[in-house]
Amino acid sequence: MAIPRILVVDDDSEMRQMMTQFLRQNGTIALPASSEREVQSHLDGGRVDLILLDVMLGDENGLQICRRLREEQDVPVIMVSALSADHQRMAGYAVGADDYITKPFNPELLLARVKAVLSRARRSSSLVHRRNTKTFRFAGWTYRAKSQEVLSPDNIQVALSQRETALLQVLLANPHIPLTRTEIAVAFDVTGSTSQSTEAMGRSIDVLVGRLRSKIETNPKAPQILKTERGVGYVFSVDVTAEDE
Amino acid sequence: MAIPRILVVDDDSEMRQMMTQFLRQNGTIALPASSEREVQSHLDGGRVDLILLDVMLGDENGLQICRRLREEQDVPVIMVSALSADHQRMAGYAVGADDYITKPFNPELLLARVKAVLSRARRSSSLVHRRNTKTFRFAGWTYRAKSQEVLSPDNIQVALSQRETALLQVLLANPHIPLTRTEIAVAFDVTGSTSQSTEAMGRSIDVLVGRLRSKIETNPKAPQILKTERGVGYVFSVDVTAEDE
DNA sequence: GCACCTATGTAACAACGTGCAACAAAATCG
DNA sequence: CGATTTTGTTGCACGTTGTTACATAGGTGC
Repeated sequence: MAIPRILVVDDDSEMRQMMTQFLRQNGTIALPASSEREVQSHLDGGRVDLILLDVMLGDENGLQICRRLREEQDVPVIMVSALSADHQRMAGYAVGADDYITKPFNPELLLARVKAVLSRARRSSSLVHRRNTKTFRFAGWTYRAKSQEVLSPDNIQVALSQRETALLQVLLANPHIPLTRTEIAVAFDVTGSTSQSTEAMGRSIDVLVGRLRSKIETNPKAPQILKTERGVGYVFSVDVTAEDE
Repeated sequence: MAIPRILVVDDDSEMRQMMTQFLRQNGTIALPASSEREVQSHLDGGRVDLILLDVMLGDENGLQICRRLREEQDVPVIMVSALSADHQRMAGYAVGADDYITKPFNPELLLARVKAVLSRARRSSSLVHRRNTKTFRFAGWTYRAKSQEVLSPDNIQVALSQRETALLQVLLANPHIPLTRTEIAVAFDVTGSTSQSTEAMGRSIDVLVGRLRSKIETNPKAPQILKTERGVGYVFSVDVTAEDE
């Protein structure tokens, strides 16, 4: 592979500079950025192999950015944050981050984890790094991330609400992996800092699942796509492919 | 099958049991192991989606095992260790681990990181991944693993519950071999592991067997397929053939 | 044969998880 | 502002799973 290109996203200029400098001294191309807009322009402009993403970016939220990135493409993301509580870490993983590193960190260790993520991405390089993967297909259905529209196998357009779209995105990012209600809720509540108790969230996820099923399942009574894992949660149990627009 | 299979490698039986139990309670198949030999036999024997590998394994070294694994295969590895110094973590990443978790850890966080690694692996190789949707035939009956349905000799569809399906799968995997109630229970992971006396688990298996019989036996009073081995357990006493879909 | 004991079959029940309709609250839009 | 859509909550129905009590089958010793 060519020299890895790493996007360093942090609004603290000192931290940003330290990371870019260190990464450059260790054989990578480090590209600084401090806002989602800059991230997008880099993604549009050229190849990016990895994103180091700060969680607290001024008024922007790194977790939300990560979730949006996941919806569009498959570029590896390592969250970097001073928030070290377990539920905050879990929120990072829930939105699809590949790793979560807390500040302050040992630069050498950061480098090791960067290489680990790059290594895995490289080992399965066939489909990774595809740019502009904004259309998902599953079981004959099509989901266009940009317009947040769903097309049935008959090409009939189905409108999803915001919550239903968010649920579908989480599921599409984790096909064949059973997700607990808590994990789904955490992925939604990206602002974080919520409790992680199962009881506190009530049955809203169940109802939401039912609503999504009524729109995408041929027979909601016997779901083929979004299946229930009794005592655990729910699974998106069909294959998902991501394609270019 | 869609459920992720995770190999839990630790020589501390208590820790191993805790991890396997927790993973099983969260929708994965957890396979315990305590030595490199056992790891190899699992890798030879069936699909493994992820390995949780303790660093200190008696006289064996988890790092070396991980390195050897990397030379041969591409299975994701998460190192688990009480060694938390930076250079020890870096050693883990250096031998190709995908993540490095230090003991003691929050099980929920472990689960989040397990799923993060699984998610990336799945996304990267979605096409390589093939479902083994096998079809079993026995005594005129057909069992389709994917839909968890059985078709009677008359091609009448019969729906099985989760537990009944699990029982049938265990039986289909062990035709003509008498299984004790404990063995069946362990296969379900009713309790997590061994220490269950026959009395402690009650009669749930008996009742379950009865329920399955009522669905697949022509005359449940005189079972021809799922026979009782008095004082021992139960036997699936007809031949089984398995085909790929 | 009989009495006796133990293992198993199973109906009835309880505990629990989930689907869903109906309602309430909140957000959105004109 | 009211109208409409979306989202969360609640109660109930229903299926699944484990427990219990009792009936029955199989075995043993007499």
